[in-house]
Amino acid sequence: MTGTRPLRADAARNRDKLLVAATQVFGERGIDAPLEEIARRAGVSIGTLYNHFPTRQAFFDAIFPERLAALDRMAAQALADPDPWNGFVGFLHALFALQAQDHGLNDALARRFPVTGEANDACHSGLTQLDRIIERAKESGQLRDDFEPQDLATLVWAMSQVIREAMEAAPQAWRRCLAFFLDGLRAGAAHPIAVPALTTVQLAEVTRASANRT
Amino acid sequence: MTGTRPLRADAARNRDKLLVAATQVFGERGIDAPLEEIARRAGVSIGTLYNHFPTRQAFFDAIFPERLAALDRMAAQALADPDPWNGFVGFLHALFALQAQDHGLNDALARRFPVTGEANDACHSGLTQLDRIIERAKESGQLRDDFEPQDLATLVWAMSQVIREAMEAAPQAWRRCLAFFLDGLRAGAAHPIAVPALTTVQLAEVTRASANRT
DNA sequence: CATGAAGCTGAGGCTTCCCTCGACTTAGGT
DNA sequence: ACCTAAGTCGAGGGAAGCCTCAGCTTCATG
Repeated sequence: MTGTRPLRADAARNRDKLLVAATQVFGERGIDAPLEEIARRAGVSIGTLYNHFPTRQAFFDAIFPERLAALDRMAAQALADPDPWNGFVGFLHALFALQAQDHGLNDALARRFPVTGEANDACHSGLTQLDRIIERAKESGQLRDDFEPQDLATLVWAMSQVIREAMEAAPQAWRRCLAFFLDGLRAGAAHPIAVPALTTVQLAEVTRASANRT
Repeated sequence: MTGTRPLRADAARNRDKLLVAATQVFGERGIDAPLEEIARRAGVSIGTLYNHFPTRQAFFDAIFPERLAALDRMAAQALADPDPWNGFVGFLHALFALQAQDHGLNDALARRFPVTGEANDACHSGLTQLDRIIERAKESGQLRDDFEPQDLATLVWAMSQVIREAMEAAPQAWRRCLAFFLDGLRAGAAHPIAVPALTTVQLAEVTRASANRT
């Protein structure tokens, strides 16, 4: 399986240049940035780009896992916090700060949260821990009881748009929006909600629909 | 100024067919739907489409004002409610329900809120009343004091993405997300927020940037 | 340093959408 | 009935992206 020959030196160099360029370009222009711009910025022809990364998804698989691995660390940190609410809030701040730094990641999470493909593996343990973070915050009586892990998906969608719109003119705006939202998540603030959380099936459907739209 | 000759009968008919088709197509496929699809669905050539509506914006100017005029009515209703909080919440529900019915309107508000162009006039009084709705809810001690009218813009951005993503699989999902948010807007739930609201200048910048992106 | 495999190149075909313009058709007045 | 201004048509040129492939360059191994 892993019987792939090692890359020739120049090819390895080009691959690296492409990854650097792709990270920049997706970061600046979002997930739909033209591949030709990546090739141009890497100083490489479009053909070479396709040699190394036959599809757009191939780039994502090479770039995002590294980014998302940070979520694992953030999740661990959150669980280590003696104050479960603090941990929960800290995790969310870290997550959205990550999105705010990178148009591409922001797009990716907006459209494909929960994450699919290679990237899934990268942050899988982070997301599993997430359930625990939420559970812990509920048990401590700080997070409202009717908040479900699936509700985090809608929060990610919501914040992604605030981040996208305000990124240039007011890069901190999302923090204020999140603060309002978080105040609504405190146990003390809770009022009954008629609409149930998304089922995991619905969530999967949304993700699939979103991916097709791409 | 209004010295434009009345349209010939067949031309008027075509214009109507185009408006009907445009309303449908933008509603289903969003604000970036291909104009050629509109022409096709109207049973009219692309040339005729451009005769009547030389730009995409011309369609918006013809379609959205009518829609947004509903906001006026909604705002009046909100102000008439004896319970200011109820009025405020009712207005928001009506606004987002409107967005949830129409991909095009949802896109338009997500990218250009506050609204620009002709559409501005249509809902101008609605938006002026909005300040009053917020003011009233604050005075009654139900809406938290630090909520500013500009914060509504970020809420619209946020909800627009939730609506867009979940529209097919869970058309009601936005209601749950909004409920969490609203619980955070109640005076009793308020915790101090470090980040100030957007200035009106920033808001204008965002809108301009968004429009350029189109 | 010769040679074959590995890799690079970019012109060009394809698609989708935009928008224009000259040739045609028709409504509606006389 | 006829005429003409008003309106319609759709081929086609243009831009932006995607992706391929035949021919060329370069690495690295003996």
